[in-house]
Amino acid sequence: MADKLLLIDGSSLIHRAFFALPPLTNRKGMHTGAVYGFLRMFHRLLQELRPRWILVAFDKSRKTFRTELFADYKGQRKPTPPELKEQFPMLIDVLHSMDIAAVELDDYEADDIIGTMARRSGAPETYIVTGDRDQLQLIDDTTRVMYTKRGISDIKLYDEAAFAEDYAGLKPLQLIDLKGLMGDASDNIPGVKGVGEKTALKLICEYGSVENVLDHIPEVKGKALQNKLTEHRDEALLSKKLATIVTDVPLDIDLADYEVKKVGPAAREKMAELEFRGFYEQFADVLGETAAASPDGAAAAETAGTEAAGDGLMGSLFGEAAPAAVPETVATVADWCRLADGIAPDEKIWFLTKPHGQIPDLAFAGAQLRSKGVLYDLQGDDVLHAFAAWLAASPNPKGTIDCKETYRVLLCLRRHAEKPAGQDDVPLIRNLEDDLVLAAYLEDAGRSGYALEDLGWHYLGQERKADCQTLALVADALAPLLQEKELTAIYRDLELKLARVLAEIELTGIAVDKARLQAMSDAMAEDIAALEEKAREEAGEPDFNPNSPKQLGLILFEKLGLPVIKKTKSGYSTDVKVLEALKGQHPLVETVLRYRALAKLHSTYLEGLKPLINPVTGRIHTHFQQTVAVTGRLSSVDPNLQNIPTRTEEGKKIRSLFVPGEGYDWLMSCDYSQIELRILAHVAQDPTMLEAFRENQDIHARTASEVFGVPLDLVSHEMRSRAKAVNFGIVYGISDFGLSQQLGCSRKEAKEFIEHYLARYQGVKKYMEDMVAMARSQGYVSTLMGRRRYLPDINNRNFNLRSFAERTAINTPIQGTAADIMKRAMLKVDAALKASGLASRVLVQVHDELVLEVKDAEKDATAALVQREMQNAFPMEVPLVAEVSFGKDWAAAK
DNA sequence: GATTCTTCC
DNA sequence: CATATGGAAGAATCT
Repeated sequence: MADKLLLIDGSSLIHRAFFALPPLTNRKGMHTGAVYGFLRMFHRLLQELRPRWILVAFDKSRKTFRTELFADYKGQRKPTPPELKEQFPMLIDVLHSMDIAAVELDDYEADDIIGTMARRSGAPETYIVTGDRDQLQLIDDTTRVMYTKRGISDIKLYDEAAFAEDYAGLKPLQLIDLKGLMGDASDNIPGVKGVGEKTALKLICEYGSVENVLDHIPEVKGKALQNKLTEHRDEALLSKKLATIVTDVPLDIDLADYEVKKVGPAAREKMAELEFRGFYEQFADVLGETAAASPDGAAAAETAGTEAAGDGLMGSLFGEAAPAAVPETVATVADWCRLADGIAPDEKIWFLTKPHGQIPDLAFAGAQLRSKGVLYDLQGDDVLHAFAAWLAASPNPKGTIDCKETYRVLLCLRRHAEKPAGQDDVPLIRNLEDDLVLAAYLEDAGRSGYALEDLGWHYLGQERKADCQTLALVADALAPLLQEKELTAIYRDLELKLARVLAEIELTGIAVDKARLQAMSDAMAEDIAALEEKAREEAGEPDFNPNSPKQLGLILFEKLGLPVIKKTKSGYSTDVKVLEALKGQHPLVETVLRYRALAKLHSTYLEGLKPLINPVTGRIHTHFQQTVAVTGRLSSVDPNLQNIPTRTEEGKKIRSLFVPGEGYDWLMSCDYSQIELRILAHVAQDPTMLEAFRENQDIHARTASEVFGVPLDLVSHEMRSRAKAVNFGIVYGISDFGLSQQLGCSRKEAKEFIEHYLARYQGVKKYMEDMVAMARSQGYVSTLMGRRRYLPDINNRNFNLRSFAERTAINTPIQGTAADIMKRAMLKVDAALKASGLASRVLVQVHDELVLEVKDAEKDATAALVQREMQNAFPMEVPLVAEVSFGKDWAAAK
């Protein structure tokens, strides 16, 4: 492997670290969080890249040659907070203590130092780490940029190809031309006013550079655009200059001066001063250690092995000794074996797995183990494997924070390993007893976050201790609460078990036809561009952006004088309902409707999906969130596979991009028929509704027959669809007003409708009243399986809040029970599939539907199995019905 | 980061 | 007197 030069934008990284981490202080009250975050990141980079040379660049002051050129450059930036400012010298000290070059230069920014090194050092391979997109311009065939997308751990590695993909095929250096036109709000670079990202990209793609664009203004499409370019010519050229990184600053570029060295006593002392426990050892492990720095005891322990309790690694971790005294690093397999041996078999072990991006890519995956006040990283695949083996084998009770993440890493390891037969039966984590996130979610699903920080604060308040102790203390606080609320069963037998099933589903992913997706996207992009142009003409506004509700509102209601139908907080509403009502009054209305429909599909479901196709698997691996929806439902993100279009023709085309993967022939969908209304019949014990379901009648038709007082066979289409709206409305706790909107009838009519309904379904009426009463008296409602939802607003004096709580009281037991049933069904389907030896596997859950991929020979067996398990997931007084269908793609399997 | 609009069950 | 159907995620714009 070629020797690497690592260039770090110190200013950028420490900023990111500062805002990404909670404000830590050491005992002297110095803020150290940003330095800590920087070093954590730095350590990881050292491990990942093993660079031979390193330089960390900093901005020296606000004043640079750029502010000379343009006084307002970065003018809008807020001053650096003092808590961060004081950490700069601290960081530079630490870097010096490790003999790492930390460089700042008068008149130049960190960018320019990095640029100069990148271009002139002569290193065979250069890596730049920064949170500043400008530096992407430095990419070339030997230089890559690791861009910190969010916080400090979410990194995207850019080489020329990755850059081209994100920037419509441009060369990295053309970034400065792009900035020249579009400017940069974060640096206060003006660009050409009125030219945004899209226009700039178009122009640079076509003309190559700012200068060339300016030379060809008359050829550019659009009079308005031409004017803008002519008018802001100078700003464009200035902006380009501001955005250009200088590559010849006065700097020592001799690589020999940036060579990475072993760490020694100076670094040890500095880390101790800042109270970064165990950090020095971690750096020593990756950089090596000068002989003098290693205290005798530690050196001896390392070579001799540490058997005796009370000293060495084991003793330090689990004996009485303070964590600060831990002398060794744990980043070796041998240490982990010793660690595992040394734990008392009944001692509970808490650990967590860092979330990571691309599922099958373990490059950045790491497990951490927290115990007795110390947090240890486990890095390197063999360590991870040793850890995984230990998790599967050790009898110790275990606890996690977000076990789904851990399960996914473990599953990934197991899938990549040469696996002995029958390994699937071995649990991934033996005796997993607790997961803090799931426990806290069940205790109160209304919470916004489940980070350890939040949980500690909530359950321990002032008493909270160091992070690691917080884990066990929070668990101790939660256990009696779950007991008392009788949530233990749903916790251990439903959610905790489901997490593993979900991890498997996520790791499996679903295949997409990438070529067709691309083709569809390109075709739709053309249609959209045409509609956009048409909309501009119809509006008579060359700058009109149909994506902007604000602009659209002005044009429709002020310029064209169309009647205002609805208002939003800040102006005119332009949603579909409004536009539908305005149809025919102006051609623009229909153009915008059509534009919106296509733009939504294109941006969300075509372009949005593209980057989420995993390049290794060719599949989409969504993440099912188990602790987000208050009712107990799952949700799906990155991408959301639970709202893939289905209604319109174009929507179906998008759904058809999801196909069976290699080795499979069919997608199979199995969905519950009317599960919410069946649950309503059951919980309300409504005789009429129970009868309808027991006799497997068409429930909406039956409702129509009841409400309109006509025999079942005389129910018209119209009557049925109205009844359907009421059925749904009842489940949601509808009002007469809401129903009248839905049906397009008068409020009085809707009111009568509801009265008729409740007269025929008296059980339902009583159920609704009971749920509200129950919420009032006990403060919460629950599902059939005991999941709770608290409704603090049920007695609120604010009508809105109170009404909302009342509707929730009616809806949650129904929606939540449906969610519980589906979760049980997923466990049963998973177990039955594994027992059956079928290759079929679940790919997606969409609330009342499971999607599987199935081999041709296994169609019937799979259909029967899944249907059976779903229908038998939970016994009720009405049958649960699940319907199966197959297709060559997801649209066809419906 | 909030707001508006659209997608799903 | 005003209010006005449950649960989600995501893209784009604007502040």
